[in-house]
Amino acid sequence: MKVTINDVAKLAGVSMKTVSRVINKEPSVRKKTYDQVMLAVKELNYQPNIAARNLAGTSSFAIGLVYDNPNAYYVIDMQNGVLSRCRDEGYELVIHPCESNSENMAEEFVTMIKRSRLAGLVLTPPLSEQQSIIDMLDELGIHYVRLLSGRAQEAKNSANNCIFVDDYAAAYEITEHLIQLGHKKIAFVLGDEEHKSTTERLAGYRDALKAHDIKQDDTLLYHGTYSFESGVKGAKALLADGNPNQITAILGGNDEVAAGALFAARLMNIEIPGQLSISGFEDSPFSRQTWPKLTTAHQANNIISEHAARLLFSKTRGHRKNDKEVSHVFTPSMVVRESTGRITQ
Amino acid sequence: MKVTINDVAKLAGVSMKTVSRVINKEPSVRKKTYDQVMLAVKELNYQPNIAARNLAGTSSFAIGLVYDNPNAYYVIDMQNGVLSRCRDEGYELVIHPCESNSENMAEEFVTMIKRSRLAGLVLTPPLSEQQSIIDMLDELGIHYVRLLSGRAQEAKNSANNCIFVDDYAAAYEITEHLIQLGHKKIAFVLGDEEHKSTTERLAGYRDALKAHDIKQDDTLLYHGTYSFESGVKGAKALLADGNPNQITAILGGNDEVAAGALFAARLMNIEIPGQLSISGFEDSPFSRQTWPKLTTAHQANNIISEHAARLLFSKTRGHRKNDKEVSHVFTPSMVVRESTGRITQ
DNA sequence: TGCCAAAATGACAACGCTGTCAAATCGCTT
DNA sequence: AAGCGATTTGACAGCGTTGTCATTTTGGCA
Repeated sequence: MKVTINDVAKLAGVSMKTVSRVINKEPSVRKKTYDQVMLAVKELNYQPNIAARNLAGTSSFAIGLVYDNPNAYYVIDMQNGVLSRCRDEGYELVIHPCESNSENMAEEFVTMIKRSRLAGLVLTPPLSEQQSIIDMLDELGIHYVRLLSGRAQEAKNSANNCIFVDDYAAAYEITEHLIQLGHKKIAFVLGDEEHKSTTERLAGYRDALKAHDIKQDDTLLYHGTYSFESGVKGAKALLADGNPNQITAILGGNDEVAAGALFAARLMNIEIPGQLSISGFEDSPFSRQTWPKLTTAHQANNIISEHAARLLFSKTRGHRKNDKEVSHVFTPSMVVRESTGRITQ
Repeated sequence: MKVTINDVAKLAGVSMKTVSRVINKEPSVRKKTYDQVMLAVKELNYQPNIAARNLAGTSSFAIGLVYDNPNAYYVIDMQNGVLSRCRDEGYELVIHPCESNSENMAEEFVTMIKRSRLAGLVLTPPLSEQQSIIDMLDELGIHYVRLLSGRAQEAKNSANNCIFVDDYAAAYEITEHLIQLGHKKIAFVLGDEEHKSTTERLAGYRDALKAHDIKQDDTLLYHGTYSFESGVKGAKALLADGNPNQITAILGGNDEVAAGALFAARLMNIEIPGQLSISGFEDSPFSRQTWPKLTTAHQANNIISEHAARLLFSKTRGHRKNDKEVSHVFTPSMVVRESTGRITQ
């Protein structure tokens, strides 16, 4: 009934250990032996027993995905990307939502890692940016890959365990798009201050303005959080009292913020995009579910996270053959929809 | 360094096996022995090794959560609910997104179950409604709990492995709410036909109309899917050509559909709720992110899924002491926001 | 051909727990 | 106090892999 490594060994006419070597893609197995074993594996439809591997091996066949993100779409994309890689590799995925500001986060964190003896971790922002976590993991000698906001240049010099999303470039592109539509008073409802994506997007915005000789005006900046509510508040504040700054466009820190800004604009009877252009970031599903649909920057989170997992595996199992090199920088590309346009009124 | 069951046994002055009994909450351990062991467990901060338990035991210490649902908020809630229970019980959670209409779904499904020797499964709609899956699981002798749409009455007679969400009651309540606001021409943009929640919500709607002597009119029904786009299409169809049916209210099959209907109404310059009331179901976060915010029926998915997990555990480990009885029916409660009201124009 | 280091393979003992079944203990009853 | 069934505990053998280390085989070179 249940096929074990012994059955395969017998059929292939080799030892148990050699089968183990083959399924773990260890080097130093002769091609002929390898084929023999693989044949037997196929014939018996052998599936290694995870529990046994976990028990016997140095680390378990599971990786963790750690997140502290209220954006469900983002999280699901991350999960699916990592999961698809895990399935291919025969690993399990342990999801670990947590609250980065909670008292016992670090503790829970370590408990989880040790309990499951995870082979590695994929860290998503903002946890990937927390130095204390990185230090802890380094100290514990745990493999991890970080998803970070950062530019291509930075990526080249960085450690080999980071995947970058070039939010700077995305913000630059969107800002330029707005400028080309004739906007000069472009406001920005920023996300959480401590998130690096916020800093990066702000920098991209600033550089785009500078490149087009538009004066920076910090009163056009609203420091908020990555939430719908913050978008509402920010837009209200920026557009208050008859829009003293004559703002004609608002960048939302992400799609949720942009949706919030849209909401606020509606409340104030402002036409979008006739009187005001609004754009988001990330191209999450609900950027297509606002009215009008949001111009945004597409960020393929499932692909990004799959690459993160790929990178993690390549580090985890150093002896493995033929791992393709993975790209470490992803640049979101702008998606122009109906929420941005020229001023018509 | 690493604390094993042997260390605990030695410290407590009992055998390894007795410690095993204690941590597995098996009956027939004397109170005194139990306390002794627990003391040692605490003192050493002993954490059973999952891999070893998985290997040695009959089934693994992991349960699966299976879903095929495009609604990220729903899925995340489900995950978090189940996960919190898993943490308490020392189980791992294996998430299994899948496509119920895909060719090899069943196959993948079984592979996953066997590979991980899962202790049980939590099935969410629509997979929980697929008889072929249920049959397969029964045949394989796998424990599972189903999350279903159904009424209190039904729950009483059902097998003990179902958790019901009373969509009928929710739809009844919302419909009655609309009726009390003076609406008589209430349309319904239904979700996927094959989902039981669709049938149930429709039944609740119908009975509410009947109870208030309002004539049923099937031209007020739009058969769609649970998606934003379907909401848009449905509302457009229902309200086309100057709204021949004089519809004054639309029930969206869920919040997404309702948001879509809202979107369509905006495109047609229809005032909400002045000219048209719209309501959703589920109270997902973006029912608060539309303009105006949606009246809907709150459904505490994280709590529901936690109960599902609790029920599953109580079935899995039959010998466990003092399991509280769990309620098997959840009735969503209406949340009145700004998208419903009396006709003013 | 013979020799040797390097490469490939194998034997066997863990890994840390649970299941089985036998042994010890308990709490009654007589 | 002895006897008995029921309850509680323990000894020990797996569970299916991987790690370690010993052994065999290979291929290059003298």
